Amino acid sequence: MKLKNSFFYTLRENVKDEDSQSGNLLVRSGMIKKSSSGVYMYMPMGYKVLKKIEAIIRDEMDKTGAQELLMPSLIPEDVYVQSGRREGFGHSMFSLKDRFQKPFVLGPTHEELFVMAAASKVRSYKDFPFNLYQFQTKFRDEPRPRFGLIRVREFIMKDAYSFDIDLEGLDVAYQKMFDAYKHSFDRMQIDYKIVTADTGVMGGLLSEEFQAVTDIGEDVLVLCDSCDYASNIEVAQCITNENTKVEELKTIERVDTPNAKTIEEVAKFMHESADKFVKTLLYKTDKEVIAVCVRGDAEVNETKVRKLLNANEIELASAEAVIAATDAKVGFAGPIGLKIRVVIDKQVATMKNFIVGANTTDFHLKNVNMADFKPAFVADVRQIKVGDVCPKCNTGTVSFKKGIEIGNTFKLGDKYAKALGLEYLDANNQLHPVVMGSYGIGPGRCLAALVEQNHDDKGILWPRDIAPFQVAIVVINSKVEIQSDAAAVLYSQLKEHGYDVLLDDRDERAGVKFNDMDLIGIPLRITVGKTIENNQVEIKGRRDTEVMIVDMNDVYHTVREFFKR
RNA sequence: CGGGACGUAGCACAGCUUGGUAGUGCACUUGCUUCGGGAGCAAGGGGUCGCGUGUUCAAAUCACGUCGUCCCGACCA
Repeated sequence: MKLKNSFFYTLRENVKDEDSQSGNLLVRSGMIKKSSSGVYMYMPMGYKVLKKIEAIIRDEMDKTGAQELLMPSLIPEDVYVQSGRREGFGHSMFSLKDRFQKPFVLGPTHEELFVMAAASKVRSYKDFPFNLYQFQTKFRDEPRPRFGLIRVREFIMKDAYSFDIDLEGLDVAYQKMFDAYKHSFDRMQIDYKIVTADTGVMGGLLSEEFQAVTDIGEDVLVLCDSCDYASNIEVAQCITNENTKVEELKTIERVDTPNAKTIEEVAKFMHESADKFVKTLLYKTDKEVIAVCVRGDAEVNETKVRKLLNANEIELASAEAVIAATDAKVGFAGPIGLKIRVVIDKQVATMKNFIVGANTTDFHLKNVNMADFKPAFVADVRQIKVGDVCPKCNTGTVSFKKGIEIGNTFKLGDKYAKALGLEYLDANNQLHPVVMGSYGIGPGRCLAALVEQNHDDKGILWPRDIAPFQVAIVVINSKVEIQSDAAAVLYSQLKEHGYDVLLDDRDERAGVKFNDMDLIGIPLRITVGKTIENNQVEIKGRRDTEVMIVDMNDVYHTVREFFKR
């Protein structure tokens, strides 16, 4: 592409309404523009990058034998009511009505429609397996869009759905997708981790997330320093190795602890360390108010509690609800004598002679033991911490990294087939529900994550296969014929060899062109200037500081070598 | 949804306290000079001051409302 007369612009300053480096660099480089909160335009250069990412994913998908199709975004609301997900999505689904007042939604994900599509074909076990995918716009009304393209309300997703007759078939299909995802992200040169995750609103048997590692990531990844354990913190299990051999004291002691509400305050007041305490937190789910007890120095993992209770929603109970359940002010809840059900963390079950709230304002109880109350559940409900022992190898310790979810794979099982009646006949003429998997990648998030991971103070550093152009030819003075002629020769030559080449033939000063090419992150720059009088040009990698002086006749060779390394 | 901040030219901002002519830098147009890391000088073009209502002789400026954007939290594939 020749830059003169093409739609291209850059901004010299950051914009104020972008809160991430990737968002700002993408806006400044003229690749995207915000149209409203969490909704972006892709400008030609940005769209070119997006298409390169899509091309890699499409190539890997096609290699697995999956078939591409295209679904609508506008979907009758009833489809989600039937699958039972209308409620689950709640306000995050954009909904609207047609002129006859019939309710529609803008699809946030497409399991339901793919089930309907599959139903057109599926009759017999002989119809399997197959895998369908699309690149299509999704709509999710996020409460708080942020970080440029990371958390948006309208975005393109590559979503794929596998259909099999049984779990063994699903395992095969899943592995194929899993490998295709790894190949895709490897080709994009994203720094990523694969972690096990919560299945959330998707439901099903297994969820694994592909997480791009960056500081602005919204997910916490738990990684082991000695084995390959990797998990989203939401579902990271905690091992309880405590082995207390202390004698249980039989008498509970009531202690006056005026105004000491937090563990920190009570611990200080009683001169005991936090791990001698059990803290009791009250949660409100869509079903009940429930108490959750963890050791004083631990935190509750709400995802674990929600899954344990099979609830859809969970939040900390209001002060009124706490007072109603405990007959005490907030800060004095304990497991003894509560009217509501109690969940005890496994770690607490190993403790002896601990201290709990007395369910009486300003009082705590000492020397409490498990025998003193009846929990509804004893389960792993605490949050893993940095330095905890690895739940997989039980020898290493875990550390945290932040990640952006760029892909997610789900073993759905027969949940959707059952809800929507997708069945097939087996060889014995028996009906069975179809077994499904679903697999998503956010190309826009990949793009943003790549910028987060690859930039410097001058701009973006695109990986070779993602860059909008691989080579930029900068003509120092396009009015000098010998320069523009030489640039034109190189331009055609490199294009003939299959390179994506940008010719900066604008009537701008050299500094402007250099800065723009650095900003938009073209991996290799060829400068045609004064040295052309000696039949030489300059070649410089975006990440390099050294400039190579190369004879015109050796340019192609040098470019080829550069992209080999 | 709770708390907070901000809406003035394409971008970044000043002006608002104390009401009276709408400004600066970048970007844009023209001319001259300059020309290898975001040029200089000169002359220009571009703004319903987010929107509405009110107060006032007079509102970018004061009051109320509303919409939008951003931040913290809640929420979230």
